[in-house]
Amino acid sequence: MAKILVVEDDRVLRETVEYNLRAAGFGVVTAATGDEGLKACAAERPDLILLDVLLPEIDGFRLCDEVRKTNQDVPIIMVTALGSEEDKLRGFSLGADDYLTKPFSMKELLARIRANLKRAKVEAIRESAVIEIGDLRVDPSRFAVTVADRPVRLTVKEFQLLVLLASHPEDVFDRRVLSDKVWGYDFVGSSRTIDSHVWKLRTKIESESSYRYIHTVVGLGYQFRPEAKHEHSE
Amino acid sequence: MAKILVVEDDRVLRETVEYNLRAAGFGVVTAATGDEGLKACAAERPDLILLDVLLPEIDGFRLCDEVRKTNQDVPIIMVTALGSEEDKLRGFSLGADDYLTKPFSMKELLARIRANLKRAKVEAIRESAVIEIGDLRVDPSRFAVTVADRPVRLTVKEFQLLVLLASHPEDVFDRRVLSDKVWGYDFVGSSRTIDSHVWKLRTKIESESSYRYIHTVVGLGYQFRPEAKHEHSE
DNA sequence: ATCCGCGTGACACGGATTTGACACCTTCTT
DNA sequence: AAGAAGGTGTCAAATCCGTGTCACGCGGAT
Repeated sequence: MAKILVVEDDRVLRETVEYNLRAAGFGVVTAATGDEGLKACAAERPDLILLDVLLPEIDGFRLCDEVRKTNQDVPIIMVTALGSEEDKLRGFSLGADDYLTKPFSMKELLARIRANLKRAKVEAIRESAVIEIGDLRVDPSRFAVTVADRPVRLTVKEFQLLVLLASHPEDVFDRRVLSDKVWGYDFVGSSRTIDSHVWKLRTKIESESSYRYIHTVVGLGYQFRPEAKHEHSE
Repeated sequence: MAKILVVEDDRVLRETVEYNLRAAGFGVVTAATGDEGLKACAAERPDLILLDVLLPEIDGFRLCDEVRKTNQDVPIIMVTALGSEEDKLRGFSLGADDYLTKPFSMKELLARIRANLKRAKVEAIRESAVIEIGDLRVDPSRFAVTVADRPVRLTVKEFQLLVLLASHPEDVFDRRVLSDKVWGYDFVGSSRTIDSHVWKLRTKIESESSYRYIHTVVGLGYQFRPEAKHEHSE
């Protein structure tokens, strides 16, 4: 299930939100200050950030800005006291994805969180541009993949896996992240499912290629990194 | 880059939107009232209009209506306070192309704008160019379709589907996009509806043709790609 | 009233997805 | 260094799901 970072200085509200999110099955990491929030974001790599505007040290806007510098994709929901229209605008222009006004109900909070998580999943795939790496070419809008100019037929899951990996070269994706992004946050299946798809994807794109693209990082997950195939003369 | 007219009375929101649109590379013209908006529309001939529903003098609905009298084609995105479903329907009936609910993120706004501009391009093609691919010929302005020089009778929905698909060969359209474009944004129906129409369209244009045009992309949607029937070269 | 286009549901088929079994490999332990 | 333990590659079999297909009912148009 998705991991959510809650950045909120008010202890009571923070714990209430945490309790409710956990009850709804989410993983929760909390931070009381902007500084902590920024660190937690880097360390925990949450799937979504719930961010209070009014924070000690670094305020929500700056935090939002900082986070966006290193992570373009994570959905951010800003929380503010009621009716501050200017804050709202400022937040949006800095890259928040959604906005929530205090007081809010847990029902609404959960609805917004789910909506934003869902959006993050599909958007990543459909919006991305053509990817060209090595002799591999991926055209998301046409659902087309070629290896050394030869078309390769992929299934939807294989395609989504490939786009996710290839659009973040060098990044290591663990199985949870892969299943969250490709299968959705509510997916519960054996890890063999992912391995199996990765294997099929490999056979399809690497057999005809002079590169190896998908690398296994044992104990962690998979990584996209083009590497010329060559006779191992070690 | 496209020119966008922003009609919005709230100064902060107007300037924020303007700033962000410019940052994204769009040309921007703004208007604070419905009157100004109408004049700006005539004078500047924007490629897209972002229109707040609540405006002094002339409200968004009337403005939308007025604009449509002189300019059938320009995409209009209506903006309203959250959750007013009635407004939404009213907006659509007056010719708005899309609807955005406050508060919205800049990310979402940009996505919608791009989507609508792209769609407008499809429309433009539809208005002007005759599509000739394989033994298929589509004359959008005359509502005429021939296969191997034989006229084919299509219904309106079938025709719209065909024009949409055929004017973007190779592009994969998912069911969501198809229903948005052909049926309208407020359409909520079973996916079988689309399948059913695609099937009928296929039987009509492919039975007499030596090509297969409409391909299924399992798990995603449909794609227009002329392919000679006998040879299976995939 | 009749016709025609549209939307929906039922059914079946085939490909996509998932699972499980086994072999192999990596890392840790002693 | 060697074995243990757990992670991963491999692939076939089983299952699931999406889609093709088409009949039927509704409602607006003629």
